[in-house]
Amino acid sequence: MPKIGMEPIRRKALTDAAIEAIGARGSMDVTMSDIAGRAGVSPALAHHYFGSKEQLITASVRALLRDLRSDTVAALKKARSDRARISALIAVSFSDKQFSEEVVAAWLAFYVDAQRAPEIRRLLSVYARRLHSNLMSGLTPLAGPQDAERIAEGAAAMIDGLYIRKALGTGPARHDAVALVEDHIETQLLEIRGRTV
Amino acid sequence: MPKIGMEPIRRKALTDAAIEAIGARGSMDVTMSDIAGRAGVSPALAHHYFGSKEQLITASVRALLRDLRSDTVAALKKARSDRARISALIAVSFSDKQFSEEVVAAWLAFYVDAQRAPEIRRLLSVYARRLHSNLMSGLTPLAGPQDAERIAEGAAAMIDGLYIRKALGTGPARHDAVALVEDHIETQLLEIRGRTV
DNA sequence: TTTTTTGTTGATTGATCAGTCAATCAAAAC
DNA sequence: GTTTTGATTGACTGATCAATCAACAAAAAA
Repeated sequence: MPKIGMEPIRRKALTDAAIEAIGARGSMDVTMSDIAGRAGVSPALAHHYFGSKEQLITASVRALLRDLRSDTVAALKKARSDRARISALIAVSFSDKQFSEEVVAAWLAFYVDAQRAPEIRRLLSVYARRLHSNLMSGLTPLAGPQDAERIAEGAAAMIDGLYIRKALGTGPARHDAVALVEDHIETQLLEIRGRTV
Repeated sequence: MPKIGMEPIRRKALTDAAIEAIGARGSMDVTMSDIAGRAGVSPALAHHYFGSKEQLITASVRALLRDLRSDTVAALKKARSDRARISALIAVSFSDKQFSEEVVAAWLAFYVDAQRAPEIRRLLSVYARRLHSNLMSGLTPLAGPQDAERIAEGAAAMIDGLYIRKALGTGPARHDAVALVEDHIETQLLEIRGRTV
């Protein structure tokens, strides 16, 4: 019973299913059948809409980034100070949605896939730069450009590292992860203020 | 010209080749042919000695960890104070050998594979615990158990994060990576001393 | 009503690869 | 000198999977 206007619905179902499948397996070795099955369609339809597995994967990465971006924008909008904006960035990174087993596993798989697929590498680099720039915009007024740079680099690396550890199952819980990054930033800011005064 | 006593030589050549191949591709999708070719033998011989691809991969992870461990032990032996031992751990993590493109890419690929293979997950967890415990043994005398725990968690996460960023090509250079982790630890220690005094 | 467009799939193809096996060759042991 | 043992491979098998294609069904357009 083909109704018209299915394309956007199928596309979304398929990218969602791809993230779900990759997150569940924890790696890219999921089949088109697997993904299509989760989306409730045949593998042939996935090829029909995306042309190739590669393009479906790329679209899925884009979807994941779009989702993170929209969460980030929403959180930043509510924050009323530079310091609050920094905390908002951290909170989003470790929100229940973004820091779930499934999403974290998918991220890690995409990082590995980036080694092979330039477009995915590009997309992930954009995310890294955006996080960095968001952190900088909160930190620069508080610490000056040089120190802000250093603190932001450290915080961003720490966030990524906590993601890896989450994926491996050896990391701290959500709440402690937030505390570690907050503490890093707070201690750095304290030390700068101490130095200045 | 079959000479006897080839087994250990072939095993090493094959695990080395596996790390090399996985590091070069940046993911686990390397074939037995690929690996065997780099080791200068036929794929059949790789199966002869390791039984399966899975076991060859596991042996390769073990080899990588053994190598890191031996570098770590050597570096720790030279360090003459708790503080120096901490710096030694950081220096090893970012040494030219361990922080090379190839080795970092292999690590990342193994992290993903750990999602699927319990034995690899176990091996990587051992590494994580060992790094943590090594950091703790240097930090506890300087900061007390509670603060040491927090500082070690943060430093370990930061190191892992810097590895990811190296793999993606967006990270800081070797020298700056060391500086970031050293700075994190030093600032934390400073703040504690300030608090105590 | 006929034609076109959109949605959809089953069946098939072609490539890739892990794993197997029988056979070969040379050294070592008897 | 005959036999055993370890090293080694080419050729093959079976499974998996991305991708293709021809076909069909229903809605929309003509």
